[in-house]
Amino acid sequence: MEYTITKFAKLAGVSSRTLRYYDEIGILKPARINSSGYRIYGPEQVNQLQQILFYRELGMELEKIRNIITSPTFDPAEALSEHRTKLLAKRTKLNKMIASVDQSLAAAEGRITMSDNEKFEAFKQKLVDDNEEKFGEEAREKYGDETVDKSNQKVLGMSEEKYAEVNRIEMEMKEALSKGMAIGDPASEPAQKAADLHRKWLTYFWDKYTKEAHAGVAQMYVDDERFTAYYDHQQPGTAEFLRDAVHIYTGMNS
Amino acid sequence: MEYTITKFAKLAGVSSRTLRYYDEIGILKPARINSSGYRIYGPEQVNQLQQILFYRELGMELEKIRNIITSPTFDPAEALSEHRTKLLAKRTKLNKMIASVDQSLAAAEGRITMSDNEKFEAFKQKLVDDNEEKFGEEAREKYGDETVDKSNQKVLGMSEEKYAEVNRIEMEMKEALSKGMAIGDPASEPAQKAADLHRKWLTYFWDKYTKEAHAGVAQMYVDDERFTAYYDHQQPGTAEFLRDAVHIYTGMNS
DNA sequence: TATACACCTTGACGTAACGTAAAGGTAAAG
DNA sequence: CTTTACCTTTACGTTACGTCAAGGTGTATA
Repeated sequence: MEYTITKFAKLAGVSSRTLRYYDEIGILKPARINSSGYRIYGPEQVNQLQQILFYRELGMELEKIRNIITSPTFDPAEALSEHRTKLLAKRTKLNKMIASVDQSLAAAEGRITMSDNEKFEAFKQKLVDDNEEKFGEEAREKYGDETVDKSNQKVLGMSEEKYAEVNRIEMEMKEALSKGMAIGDPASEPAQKAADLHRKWLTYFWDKYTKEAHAGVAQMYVDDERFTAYYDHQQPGTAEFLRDAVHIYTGMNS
Repeated sequence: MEYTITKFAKLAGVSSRTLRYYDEIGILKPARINSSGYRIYGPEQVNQLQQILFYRELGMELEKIRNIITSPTFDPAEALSEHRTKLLAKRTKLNKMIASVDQSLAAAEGRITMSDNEKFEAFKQKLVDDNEEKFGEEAREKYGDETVDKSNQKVLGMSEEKYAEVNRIEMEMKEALSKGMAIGDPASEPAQKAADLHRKWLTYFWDKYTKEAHAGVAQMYVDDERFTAYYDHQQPGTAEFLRDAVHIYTGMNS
């Protein structure tokens, strides 16, 4: 079972150049060199190449692959785990890029009016940034790429009238919320009305509504200080109160 | 408002080498060259560099950026949309890599017994492959990265006893299902028992159960011919019947 | 005014993992 | 013996710069 370089390459589905390169960088040496200087590969090389290709498939650099397969003290699991972290970071970066592309596509296609209302622009910018930078990673983990992508697109595609509606609803919600807080009971009618308005408000950004996600967001208002600060601006404890109201509203308080 | 190269670079947050390179490849020429051969940049260059950096942030190649910003006939929206497709493809590829890494990590950490039961291995392999290749992209879009990642890990971490349980439950489900089909009513007791067993079966793969997702999977059995073929193997119409039963079971049939 | 020091120039090598010639030796077939 | 197929090494091209190196320029200070 000995092969010259092209036979070996075809067997493994790589190019002969690749094999010469692997020889050059010392990651895969041929079994021997014959009298004419030809590289001769054997079954042992078949196995080793399989290994190399396996790690290569995972997007790992040849340098690291060499570490794994040559150094006996090297821990493959650790290397893999480290590699996994890298891949996750890449994915996060890609997600951000995609969100940005969606954003500028929306602008390019004229779905959003390029300014004339700066607040409006800033508002959308902020929403998308929030979506991505602040809790984009977590949200994508929990709700999925499509959900977050669509949410971004929905925001970016929003007209100024819609924007006005959103603003009105948010104001109504805050009003109901402060009434509820005056009563002090998140199960009270104004508090539940606030929770319902909050649901309405969310549907402007979300593609589909679920109680679980609603409750999750409400919890986040408490957990993430940036949101807490936003809601507690007028009155401390508002974020927490809203969360309680929403948890009752969604029935996720048990 | 004229700048020598380093001032301009600092203003824009790039290196002077970058600016020389951009000059070299003709993507951003200085406004003029002074008597000593120094590159002098003006406000026009500031704007153009902003543009370049914007597209660069999106991961676009400088060559394409040049096309966009120099050629007047070039459609930026089309280029962006094409770029978006590329990014999505990259993300899919990354997702697959991560799944593979998880898989081999499971093997490396000994969570799965390396062989001695070939069927078992093949079974897990198949499940993971299903998860990824068949509807991995869709599932990730719908349920999120974390959900699918965890599902894969759960399968790979499964012991042989668990595997036996899973198999038993699936058989029980199929039995109940055929009884239900004999009756012909997806609301009948055996059919509902099948739906319940199906839920149990799913929890072996899913990190968390929701009615919506359960109903979604059942629908997929009908929509995706590969699954339809699997369920209809014994008796045609089984996939559809199971879907109906699950939709009743989850209350998603209204 | 001499000099130190900051800033500019072009040229060129290095990076990762090969693809792609080019120039020349070898094996097998006709 | 020639053609053809296959092998060898050498070396440039790819992307977007980082990093010297060698040498010219501008300005503040001793």
